[in-house]
Amino acid sequence: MNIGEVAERSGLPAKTIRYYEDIGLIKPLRDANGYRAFRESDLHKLAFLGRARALGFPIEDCRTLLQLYEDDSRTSAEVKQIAKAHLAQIEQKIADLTEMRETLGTLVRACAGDNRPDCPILESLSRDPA
Amino acid sequence: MNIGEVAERSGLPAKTIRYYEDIGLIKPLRDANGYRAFRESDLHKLAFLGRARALGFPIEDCRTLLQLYEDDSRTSAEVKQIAKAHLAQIEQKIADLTEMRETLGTLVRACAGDNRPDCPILESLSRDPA
DNA sequence: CTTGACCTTCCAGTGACTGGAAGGCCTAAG
DNA sequence: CTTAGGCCTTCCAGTCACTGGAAGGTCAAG
Repeated sequence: MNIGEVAERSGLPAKTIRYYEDIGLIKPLRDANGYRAFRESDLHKLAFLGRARALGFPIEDCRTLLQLYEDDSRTSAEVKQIAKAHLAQIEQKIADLTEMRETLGTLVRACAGDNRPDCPILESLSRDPA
Repeated sequence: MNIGEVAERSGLPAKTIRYYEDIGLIKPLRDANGYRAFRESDLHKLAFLGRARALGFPIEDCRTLLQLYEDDSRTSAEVKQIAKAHLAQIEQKIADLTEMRETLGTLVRACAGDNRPDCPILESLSRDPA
């Protein structure tokens, strides 16, 4: 398989696949002409990585998860620990964003949005909170 | 005021303040010795920027908001439009993260987290969704 | 005079790609 | 045989908003 087909079948851009090879996540073979020659196992790994990335795991977590996946002597505790830590990060981000949404939503609702200069949004940004 | 005091009073790291000067958000004066000499107005702008950044506005939005703040002929509609667009981004991010949380939460709860290798998390990442 | 806390600039790195240039390879049509 | 196009290759630079660190200048106190 050439990179175009793998990109199509994995849903990842060719650029991303090359990047994943660069950082050692996959090691496709090479044809005589220098083209990458992907095996089904490479495709499977890329799909795995795509799904892990879609769940927001950072690349280094993805690397570890892939290693665990290929390690028969893994324990589910190792996997769960990574996932739990990542879940906590997600929850923290949601909390931060939710607070931003509330503050900003309040300000947006308070702003007339007309052609006058008075604006609660700018007032809030410029006010001294002390 | 030197940068240390401004950092303290604005809550922004000195590095960040230098960076903001680099990209033209502030233009502090200079003392004879080359040290930056901040006016109260610089401090005020930095505090404004800090609050805008805390609401998640990208730097270019912050630049625009600061310009609008200083422009007496602005309209609140201009400000509101920026804020609304950013709010939509925040809401999109929350939606994405919430979906990740649900999927990942389900997987984490399904995983025994013991010393056996069987793991629903890895199974989910490796399964062909077709 | 020295110490230590400031301040300066400049360079490099972060994370995870993404865009683009310059050039090689392969297939099919004219 | 040539040419066109659509692949593929590598390498470099840019994204975003900082952040760390090195190398060196300045200033106030002891």
